[in-house]
Amino acid sequence: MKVNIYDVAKAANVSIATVSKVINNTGRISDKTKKKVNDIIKELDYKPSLIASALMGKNTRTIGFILPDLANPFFSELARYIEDKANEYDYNVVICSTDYLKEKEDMYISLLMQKNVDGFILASGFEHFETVQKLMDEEVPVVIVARNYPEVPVNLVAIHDYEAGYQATSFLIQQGHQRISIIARDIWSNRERFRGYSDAMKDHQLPIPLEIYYAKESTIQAGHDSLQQIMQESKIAPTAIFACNDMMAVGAIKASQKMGLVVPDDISVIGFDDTLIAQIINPALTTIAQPKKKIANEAVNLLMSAIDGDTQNHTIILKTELIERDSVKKI
Amino acid sequence: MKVNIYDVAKAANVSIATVSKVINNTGRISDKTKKKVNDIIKELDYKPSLIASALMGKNTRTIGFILPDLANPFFSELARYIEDKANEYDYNVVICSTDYLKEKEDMYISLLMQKNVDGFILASGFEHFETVQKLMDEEVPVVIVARNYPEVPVNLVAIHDYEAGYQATSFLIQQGHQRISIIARDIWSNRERFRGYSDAMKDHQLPIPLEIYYAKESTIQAGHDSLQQIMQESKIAPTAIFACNDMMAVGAIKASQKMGLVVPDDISVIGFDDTLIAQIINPALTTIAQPKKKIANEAVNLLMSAIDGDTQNHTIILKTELIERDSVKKI
DNA sequence: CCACTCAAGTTAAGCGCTTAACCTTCCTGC
DNA sequence: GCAGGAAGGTTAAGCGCTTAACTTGAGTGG
Repeated sequence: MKVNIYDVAKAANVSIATVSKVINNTGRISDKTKKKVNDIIKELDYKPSLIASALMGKNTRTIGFILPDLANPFFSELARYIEDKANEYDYNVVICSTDYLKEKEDMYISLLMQKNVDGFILASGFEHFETVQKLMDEEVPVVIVARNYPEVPVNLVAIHDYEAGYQATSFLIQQGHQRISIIARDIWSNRERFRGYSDAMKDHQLPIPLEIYYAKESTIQAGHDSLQQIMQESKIAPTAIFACNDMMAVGAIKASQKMGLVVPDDISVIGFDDTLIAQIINPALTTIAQPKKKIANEAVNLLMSAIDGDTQNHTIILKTELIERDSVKKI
Repeated sequence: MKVNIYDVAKAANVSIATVSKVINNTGRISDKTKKKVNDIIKELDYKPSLIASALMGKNTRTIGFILPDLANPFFSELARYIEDKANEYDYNVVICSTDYLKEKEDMYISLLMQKNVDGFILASGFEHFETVQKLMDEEVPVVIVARNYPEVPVNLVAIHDYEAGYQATSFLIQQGHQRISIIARDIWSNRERFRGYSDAMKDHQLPIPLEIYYAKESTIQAGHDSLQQIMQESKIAPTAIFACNDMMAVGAIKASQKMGLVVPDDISVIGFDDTLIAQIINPALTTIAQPKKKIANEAVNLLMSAIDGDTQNHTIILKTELIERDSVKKI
């Protein structure tokens, strides 16, 4: 059977309270006793049950990371950074993919609450803020990542999606493009990027070619299909595409190539996120980089101080960076 | 404060035992009482503490998935499938990246044991079987994935790496290649693939160009560097490369292109895993596909039956499939 | 020499559940 | 009319910890 605190206490000839105190380094215990107990612990290879101590109200040292899709490189890269940072605090992270489905968001959160996770990092859509609000009402530490709720006070680390959208579009305009289409999905961040795109176009007196066309997903396939649709519906084909993530950008490039267009000579494409795949696709993808590692670090730090009792809400907005590669041409 | 089983019992005018029984659907409770209790539960929005019930020896409904690197597409895709399948059983998965470091493997396993996870899926290297053995000695449900321990009885779902290596190499040979180099990393699966490669070469009386050169990592960069090294050290350049994963294959392609070689005309490349990136790289990567979804499903199923008390060890070897795309040329 | 302080433990309650054992009713059959 | 059993609960112990409150004994000052 597994060794518990009683076994240790018995072997060391002390009470379980003493053992508990030496483990947690609390209370007053003589060095001699401490050593004795620690020796026994090592000898018996005793590992305190975190379940039992969680039941006493201590931390479970586990956080939940709710994201849209772990198979999406942006999120898996982010998850890896979060995992590493959390690990510095001796935390584990349980990862839950929601596919942006409210029901999954709710289900996972509810389940993890039952498991007494110490806090959440939320990177899913949460179009219905009520779910998040409920968490906060119950004073569960939460930090939101990869989206913003300008109206509500929450812990949040994000980029400025509007500005990044503006930045991407302005860059395209600077490169001489005038007919620029956007490929986006109907989620908050993409809507903001779209706003940035729209304003940049307006500010330069350029027409927005099409009604907003939102992709169903943020996949390569969705980007591919979107480009085809754009090309079909445009009287005059765009010379540049702003895709709201790298996956869709890749899809757009693939679709272009299939149509016999060469990127960037016939059509330029800019992506978003700067995931692994931006360097794999040919031509290498010009894209707006999100500082994933920094986002992860800040998010975990924020969460940890919330867990430690900081009840203030902090908002951290990080800078994006335009990474120029080969998918955009000056015309 | 959070509502507990006593609150429910009081509100329903029954004992906590009764409440527990209706929740777990055990014991004998009249339909009337059941309904009454269930109504109260809904009304109070009561969610039983899984921590408390775990302390009573019930399942935590959490499994640990230990893998080398979540940011690696092969593993993030696999993780997503595992997560989904586990979710069908109402399980969460905590994901731990080890970078193939024994110390991290041990640390994570030990930590998760303290948290009473119900079982493990192990996809890290575990060159030192003792860690796994210790788990099994303590009768913790374990299933190993993505590698094989032919000598020991364990739950295991894997592919036949040796045969897959043989298959990849034979394919290259069929396509007319004779000077074939391999890019591999010093981990079990790659060593097996290497064995397959070697035997295929021998069986066709072809020389193995170089001493085994093991890449330091399984990254694009490592593949890139390996190709350069191969080219430098070869008196006669190979016409084909077998890279033991898609990432390294991409690196090899990138390096080739940088050297002015065109793939597949000047040099053919075959990868392994069939991750997302195989379809992104240009030319599209011919590769050996691992049935990731099937691996995930089988692994979770196996683990669940082990958790349910099945003490028999099962070995499931799944078939790989050669996916022909455009990175290998018949010469 | 006594009152007091303080160091170093111990005792015991309790966290929120599960479950074996027990207790009432009430029904059934002979 | 009553043993026997089943139906529908309740009681209470215990899972492995933490911690407030208490005990004990040694040291200290006046």
